[in-house]
Amino acid sequence: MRTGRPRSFCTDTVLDRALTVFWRHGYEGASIAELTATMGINAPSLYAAFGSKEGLFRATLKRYDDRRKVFMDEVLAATNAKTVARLFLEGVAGFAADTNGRDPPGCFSVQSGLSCTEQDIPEALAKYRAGKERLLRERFERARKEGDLPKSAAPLALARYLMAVANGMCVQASAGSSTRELLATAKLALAAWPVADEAKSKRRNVRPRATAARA
Amino acid sequence: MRTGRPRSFCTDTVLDRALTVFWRHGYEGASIAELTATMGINAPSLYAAFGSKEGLFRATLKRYDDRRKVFMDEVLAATNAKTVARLFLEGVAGFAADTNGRDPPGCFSVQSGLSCTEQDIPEALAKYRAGKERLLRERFERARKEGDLPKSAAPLALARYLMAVANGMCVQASAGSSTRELLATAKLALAAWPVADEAKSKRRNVRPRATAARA
DNA sequence: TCATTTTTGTAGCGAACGCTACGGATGTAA
DNA sequence: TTACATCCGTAGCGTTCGCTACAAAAATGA
Repeated sequence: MRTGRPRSFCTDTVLDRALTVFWRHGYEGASIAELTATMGINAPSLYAAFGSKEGLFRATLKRYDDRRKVFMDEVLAATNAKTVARLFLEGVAGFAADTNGRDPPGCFSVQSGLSCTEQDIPEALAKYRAGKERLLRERFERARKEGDLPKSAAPLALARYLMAVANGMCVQASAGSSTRELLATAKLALAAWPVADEAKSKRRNVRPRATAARA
Repeated sequence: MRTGRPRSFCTDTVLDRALTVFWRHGYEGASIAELTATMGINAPSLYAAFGSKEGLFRATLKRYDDRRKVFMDEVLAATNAKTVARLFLEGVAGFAADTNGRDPPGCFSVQSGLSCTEQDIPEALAKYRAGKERLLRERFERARKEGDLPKSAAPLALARYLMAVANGMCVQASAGSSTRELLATAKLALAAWPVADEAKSKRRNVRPRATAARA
């Protein structure tokens, strides 16, 4: 077994706490003093475990990613593209506004550092968001092959569109929008969703505008 | 005439320069040292003119608002709701990604301080965004009365939806998306736009689909 | 001219920043 | 029990932070 004095804290627990600080104040606004106070450990312990403030941030982002993975897996497992899109936006609307008493409103990956003196932080967050976009895109490529997206649909563009709507909802959530308001936005966003022709015998492959009539 | 030594700088010019610093680094990431260096004035001049870092930021936001007002006026002057929506999203796609060699990518109101230690900053930015949402909503209320939006359409929800898409595009722009990519997103977003039903349109002499063909 | 008013540049204030040296505390291995 | 490895808490490092006191400079009004 590993020798030496054992750690007195649980890594995931302190990361969850650090997450809320970065989330609420942004990377640069989060001071080591507040981080250590909230995490319940002293600065030397923090640096021994995570190396630096940026190291802590990256570990925090990884932790956030892990926590969101369950949600994404559920979303991607839906039986067709439109359901994937709906579950994704409804899910974002839910957890971005409903803090479940623990997280701040909005989305960590949008809020904690879009602009920063250290450029690494916005880049790391962009990479995180790009990962989500990629998952959606690959799912939609599959959907297109399987026929529940029309051949004219562009999986990449659809994934980007969903990410844009989701990130926009997060911006609104950070300013106090309610889940109900965000769900209304999600509903409007999904009205644009392309559906495969109902009868495949019909050889017309145009982007269906039929759903655009809804309000 | 006003006595005393005259100011050696133009307020709008130094605000434009301060704008880029806040934009690139965020409110907390922007140091007085870099601000004064970029603005080309010394700290005492900055504090005499704007009071504090927060005062400077608010003046900068006001300046940004003034610069964007021309664009919003153009958008709102369009002849029907769908054109308003299209011009708005296309405009955002344009200036968020194309920096015209001066501004950083993205949108100042999203980038400079979603999360902050001083809560006033996110609030001020939220108020700015709410103002844009209000302009769109009022325009759509008028459009609904005039008949180029169906009675079933909700002006507020449509305004929020557009703001969400716009803000989401800004997030993507800050991470390096091109104008072309953002325009694709805008196009998808507009596919959801409600149109007045044709019978009513004919009867009221409105042509909601006239411009809808363009991308 | 000279007093008055305001801005300018220099120089530096106290506080908070990210980070770490160090010695005592607490575990394992022999 | 002893030797060793690792972690914890205190205390403080050097730097940068937002901000300002002060006096010279540059305008106006008499």
